Amino acid sequence: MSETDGAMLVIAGAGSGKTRVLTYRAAYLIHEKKVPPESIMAITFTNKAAEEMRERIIDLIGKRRYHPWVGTFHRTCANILRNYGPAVGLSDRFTVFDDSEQLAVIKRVMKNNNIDPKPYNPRSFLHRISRAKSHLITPEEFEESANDDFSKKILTVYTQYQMALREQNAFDFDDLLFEACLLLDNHRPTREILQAQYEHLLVDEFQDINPAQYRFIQLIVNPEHKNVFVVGDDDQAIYGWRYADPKFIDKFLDDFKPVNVIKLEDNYRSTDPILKVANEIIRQKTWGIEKTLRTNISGEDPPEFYFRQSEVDEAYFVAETIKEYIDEGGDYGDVVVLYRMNAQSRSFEEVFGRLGLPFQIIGGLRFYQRMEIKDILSYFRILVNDRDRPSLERAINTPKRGIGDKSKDKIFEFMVKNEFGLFDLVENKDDLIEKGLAPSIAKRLPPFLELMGRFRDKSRKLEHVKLLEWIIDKIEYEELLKAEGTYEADARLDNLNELKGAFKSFQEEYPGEGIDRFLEQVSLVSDLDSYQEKTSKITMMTLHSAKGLEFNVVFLPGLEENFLPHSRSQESPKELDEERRLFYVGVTRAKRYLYISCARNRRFRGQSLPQDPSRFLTEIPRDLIKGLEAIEISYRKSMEEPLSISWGSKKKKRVEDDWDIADTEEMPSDAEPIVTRIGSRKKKEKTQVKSEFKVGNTIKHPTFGEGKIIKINPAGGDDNFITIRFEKGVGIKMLSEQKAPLEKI
DNA sequence: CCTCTGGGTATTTTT
DNA sequence: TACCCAGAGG
Repeated sequence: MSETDGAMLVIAGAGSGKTRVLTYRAAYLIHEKKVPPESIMAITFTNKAAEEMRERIIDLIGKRRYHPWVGTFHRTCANILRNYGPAVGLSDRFTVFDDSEQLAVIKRVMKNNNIDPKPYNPRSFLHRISRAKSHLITPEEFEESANDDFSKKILTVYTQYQMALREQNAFDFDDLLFEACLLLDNHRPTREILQAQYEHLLVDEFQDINPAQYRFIQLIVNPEHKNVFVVGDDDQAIYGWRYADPKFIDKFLDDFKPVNVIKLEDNYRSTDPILKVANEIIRQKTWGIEKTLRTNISGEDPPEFYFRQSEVDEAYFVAETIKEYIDEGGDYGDVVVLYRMNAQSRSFEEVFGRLGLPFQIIGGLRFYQRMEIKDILSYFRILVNDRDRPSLERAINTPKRGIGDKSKDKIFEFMVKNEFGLFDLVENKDDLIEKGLAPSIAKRLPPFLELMGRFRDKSRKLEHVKLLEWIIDKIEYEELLKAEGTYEADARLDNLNELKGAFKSFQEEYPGEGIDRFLEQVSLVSDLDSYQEKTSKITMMTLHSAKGLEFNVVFLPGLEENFLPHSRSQESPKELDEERRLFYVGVTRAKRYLYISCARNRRFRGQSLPQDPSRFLTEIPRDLIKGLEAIEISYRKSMEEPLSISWGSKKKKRVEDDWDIADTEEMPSDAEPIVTRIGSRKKKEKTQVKSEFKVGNTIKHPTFGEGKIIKINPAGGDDNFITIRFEKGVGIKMLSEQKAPLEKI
């Protein structure tokens, strides 16, 4: 018996070097215990974390012929299903449906069953189904507890939703876990192969594990040796909404006993004043493992609190503070702005854009979710799985081939009845009418079928990039976009080029690997994975995405009731606790400087509403955060003036608020996150002021690059709005002459 | 079949 | 604000 045998749990406080613990464990097993690298499986939640762990392990053990398997739960399960599924008759060419595709299936099923989407929100069905699947509850098992009317409806939808997915040879995210568990559970040979192969299992972020994931761990760990090493921090559990439950920590202690438990409370990241605040936040928790973080890093800079008039003012405060940091020699890459919701990035995007601060946004709309990318990839997805309905629906009428919703429904009906995939249609294209397809449709289908036939032939000869170019060319997709002539279309063209780049690097990295691997990679990546650590840009992301990262300077704006804690989480103490942990996660990202702020009024969904500072701030002793007394003043004010009286409307508007008056005929799109969005308020009369620039001048902007001035008009005061057409997909922007750092060239 | 418009409404977080 | 969807009209 050695010290690496058996189960081990590491409770690793924020900043205590969790990743380090895992990577060193792997390296130790390989170096000292002579465990073959390929006998180790390490599981994380994000691809980003997996990538980082893989790199760090390689740094420690050097490049070898075999490496440990490092992957997310989802990717690991997908891999197992592809490799071992065929043994039990599952196809290895399944498609993974994303959120929007799942929703489309749900909506269709609801329609077929005459369930009105008005009173019954399709999302709530999806949510309930996902909950069932995450608890490994099959439709049959669900039936037993479906007593009330609503549950019965869910049962119907769940049952047919699963049937629809299977018909299309598709899995959703939850299926990957569920099906992998079923496979391991029901197919002993597979289970034994995997249990024998992976002598050691390492699991990261154990506090965020859901029942299916826990079951997966139980199934993959060799029951004799129980070599499982898990690392987590119950104080950073923030995925309850995905059915994660930190109480699995307790279950783990029981199921795998004896478990060796280690608690890490030394923080190597933050200064003492920051950690004091963090400890104070977590002290409020009602359950969990007690711990108090300690650090040796002293610091004279306490966290600071700022209270601003509006979300725009708040963004200006952040921008100014960042500028000071840069002036003192800091780097933009050290700075992060963390918010609760993606929508909160707006004010920062606009203000940073105006002031010329470089930034990158993580999250929001993802690259592979974009229309143009999905359009093109749908052709490839059909190649892998010709029953993938969402892809068929897209491809069949992109470009327009005169086949609308009605026709599509008929075609799919026909396909399902004959158990046809698309390539069966291709093979039978001459006698579709005989087989019962409406002639009006059968007549319009051949060009598409011929194209797909040729596409499949080409796919056997051409390398990936060439094949991509071939299909884009054949469907004249770029011409289509060019003809549009909008800036949005320009951005889409850029994205296509980026896609070509992605194909190319895949081809180089995995020569000889089929396109299905690429597609799988694509379907399982999140936007966080594209986060670039090394760029010299301010990073903006949600608190959820920030877990596991650290920054020298952290801004936590919007610390207000209904934002943090979020309005949807105020009902139960459990959810409230999770919000508090989110705050904790935010605070503990900071190494040296931490700025917390609130706005008195915040514009959200088109209207500005008065805000109250977050209750979490009232829980912190005032002397731990500089300027925190300001919240007292706020509460006094709201006593005098009931909250229903809006501040915003009566007050004189700030100049900045008027900046988004648009009078350009061409509006930039919001396709690129970096784009400044322009509002739609009516133009007001302003007097002309002299400008340093002329229409036609070429200028340079640090964020947007070079551009040509196409319009100058007064902004009131002594400022002008300069409308500039920037190069390459940045599009047209209207900037303030006074504030924007424009340089004539 | 396709495109445009206006009304209604609200995902918070992500694999 | 921004998206989705139904309905109208070409």
